[in-house]
Amino acid sequence: MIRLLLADDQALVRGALAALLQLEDDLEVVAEVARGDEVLPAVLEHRPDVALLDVEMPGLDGLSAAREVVARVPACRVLMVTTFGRPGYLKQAMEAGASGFVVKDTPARQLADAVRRVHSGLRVVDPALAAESLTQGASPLTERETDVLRAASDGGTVADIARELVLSEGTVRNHLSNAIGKTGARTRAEAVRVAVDNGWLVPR
Amino acid sequence: MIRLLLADDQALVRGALAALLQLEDDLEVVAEVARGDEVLPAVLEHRPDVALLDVEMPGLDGLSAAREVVARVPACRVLMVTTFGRPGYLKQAMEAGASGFVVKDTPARQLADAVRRVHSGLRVVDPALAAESLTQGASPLTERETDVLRAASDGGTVADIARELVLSEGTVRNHLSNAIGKTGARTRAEAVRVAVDNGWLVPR
DNA sequence: ACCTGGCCATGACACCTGTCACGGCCGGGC
DNA sequence: GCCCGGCCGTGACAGGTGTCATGGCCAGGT
Repeated sequence: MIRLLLADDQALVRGALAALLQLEDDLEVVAEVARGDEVLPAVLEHRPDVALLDVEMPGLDGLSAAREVVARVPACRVLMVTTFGRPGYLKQAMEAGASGFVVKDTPARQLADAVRRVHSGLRVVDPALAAESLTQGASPLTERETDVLRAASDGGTVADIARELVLSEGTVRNHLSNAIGKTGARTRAEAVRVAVDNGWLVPR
Repeated sequence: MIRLLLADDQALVRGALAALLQLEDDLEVVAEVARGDEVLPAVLEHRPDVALLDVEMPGLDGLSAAREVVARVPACRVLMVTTFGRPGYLKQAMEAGASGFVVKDTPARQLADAVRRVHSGLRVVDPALAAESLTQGASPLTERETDVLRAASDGGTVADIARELVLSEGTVRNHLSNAIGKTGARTRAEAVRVAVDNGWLVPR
């Protein structure tokens, strides 16, 4: 019997996934949580064999939650189940120690198989996404450029960003300019869009 | 036996919802589609009693798909099931002729109830969202302002927008300025964010 | 017929942005 | 040690952006 934990902020999806997985004879959902910061406590309490984590969650994003789980409870495998197939997410998830990565528009029946493979120690990765991730590679943005672009993503002015990150306005403009150049964009908004689409930037 | 159609672009979610609803004795999923433009053909072919539609779908958005179904197959009730609780979506959904509107983070067990209520001719609306929708009201943006803001949402420059909508650059700037004023924003990017959050703008 | 309000356009102006050149600081690798 | 590359800052400049005033056109309501 494989014990599962489900983490997804949408109660309907969470419940539906539970219903889907309960249909399998060898799977058992032992815990459900709605927030990223509830994952580790729930894992510690219920000791599941596999944790299915969404990337986008309130409180704490799924990637950070995965890191926590891998560090504190190595016996629990982590399978990321995400809405968006951003190439960068895959890389970050693997670096975080996740054992698998599936997109939410993969066929439903494959999920149970993925869970079993992960539980048996194998790694599960969406093939199409893996290919894209290899060609696409990692983020070209430096850490600071990412910070600045992230701060710019809610539409604030340069002065706002400078205040938020405690930087000079000139520096902010430079980082933005670099980010714009590296993303091939012509506007900061375009740069944000490109970075988010590639998974170099976690939205919000 | 209530016959259901499911429309959601994420196969995993779609399959999971199907599993969840099949558990009910009086519900039967007769069709599943992944795209908005597949909804009407499937409805015509399978004649479901209730259609569950996601708002965000490729091909055709859920609201337009709802309009199609209501116009062509009045016997089929429409229940919108969406990820985001944007107040504006509710209003648009009701104007499109939908019989219900539930958010994906409502408890899973309520979905079957909502389906039954809708099937019996009642209207189902998320209470919290209804309240917000009433206070929030409709979009303050004119049609043209919405168009321009929408065109601006992918980060293009004023010249790009003018070319795309075949307008003068000055006119574009005026519409943008108006939209910025009405949304209480200080940047076009901020205005886009506000408009999207309130459901005045359909993303992408 | 009149007025209102949305849409389109022009022109002008202050301000913000994106870019470039330049310099300084620091940690890591040959 | 030296050089490289990321990080931070300054200053300056062309061009884009947001705002305002002004005016014409047209549909709908009184």
